[in-house]
Amino acid sequence: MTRSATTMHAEILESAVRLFAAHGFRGTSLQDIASDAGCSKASLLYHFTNKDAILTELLSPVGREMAELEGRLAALDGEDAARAAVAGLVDLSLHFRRQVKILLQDVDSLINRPELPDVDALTERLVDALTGRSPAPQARVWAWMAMVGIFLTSAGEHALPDPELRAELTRGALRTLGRQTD
Amino acid sequence: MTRSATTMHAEILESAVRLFAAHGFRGTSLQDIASDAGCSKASLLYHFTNKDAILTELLSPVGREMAELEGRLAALDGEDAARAAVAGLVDLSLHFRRQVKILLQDVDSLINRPELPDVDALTERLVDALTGRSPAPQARVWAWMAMVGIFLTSAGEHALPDPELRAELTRGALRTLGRQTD
DNA sequence: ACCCTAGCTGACCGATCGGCCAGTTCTGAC
DNA sequence: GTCAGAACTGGCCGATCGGTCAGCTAGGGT
Repeated sequence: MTRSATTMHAEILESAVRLFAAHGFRGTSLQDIASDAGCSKASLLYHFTNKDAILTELLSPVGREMAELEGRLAALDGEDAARAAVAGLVDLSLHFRRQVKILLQDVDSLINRPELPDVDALTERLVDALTGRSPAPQARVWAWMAMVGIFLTSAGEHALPDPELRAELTRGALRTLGRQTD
Repeated sequence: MTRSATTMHAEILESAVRLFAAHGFRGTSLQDIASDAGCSKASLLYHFTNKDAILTELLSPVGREMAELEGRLAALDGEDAARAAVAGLVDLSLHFRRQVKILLQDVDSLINRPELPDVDALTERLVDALTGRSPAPQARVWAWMAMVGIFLTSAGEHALPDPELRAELTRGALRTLGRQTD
């Protein structure tokens, strides 16, 4: 079956973003994308110059929105800047949910390993403990966010020595959940 | 040079966790680890049965601590459970900072791409906007954590429809930063 | 009916990967 | 000094990767 160039182009991108988000860029082969899109690997490289070009095209709208956000922030300060920053981040993450997930690949594939306990069960137990008797969905969202936020913060670069960071992480996580920080 | 088995074993693990954290599991070859550890690739496979065994051994202490945390939580509830959960997560992330980072590989390599604006500069501008006139290091940690929390929450599974999620993300990010949620 | 071209493909290439194996070197016990 | 075994290595293998190429095919314009 021969489809129009623009149709095939779009279908390849759709397959690529889904597979990249699920298995990561390195974890997805051209053959995987081709099979998912229902064409041959050679046909992929007829529509895109190489594998990297697919990723480039997937990320370019993200880059555009990031650049716009930066421009918007440059013209603001104080409370306006803070609210614009939050709004910009929320919109970015909602508009490009799958693209963002590409950056976090391997989490799904690495997290279920025999040497780790049942991570899903532990997550559920942690969220239960963090939300207490409040089963409100937004409370659960923030319980999960506090969890991953703690992990990501510790993995990143920061200037706080460990004891202070430990205390600050604990304080902030409780504050995120709307609890007392005694 | 021939080293003792336990010494070589430890040096390989040290090289592996550093390289895995920097370039990811798939992005690190046995030759990379061998070069870093100062031995041949064949020597690696003398000390470890295969590449996966290296990762398994790296993650096993994480698994042990996760299992202990789960056991601890099972015996608590209410406010005690919440505080134990936060403390457990903080300790986990601080003790196994590099191991956690393995799960987040590709972030560094994917984040600096020509189609994206200068991500470091944008991050700095966002943190500035979120912390306002407070240059306190813990405020900057939480600004950054709120950012990545937003992204991770959007990338994960959740039950809230988009408009509610958008509002809740904005509210929670501001709360994390200790600001009014009007 | 003819043809030209966009769309597509199977077969193949070089590079790199994880892993294997025969054989060499080192070292401590005797 | 001898020697057995632990430690180590160069070279090789099959599989898989991204990418190339010559050629096939469908279909709209004339």
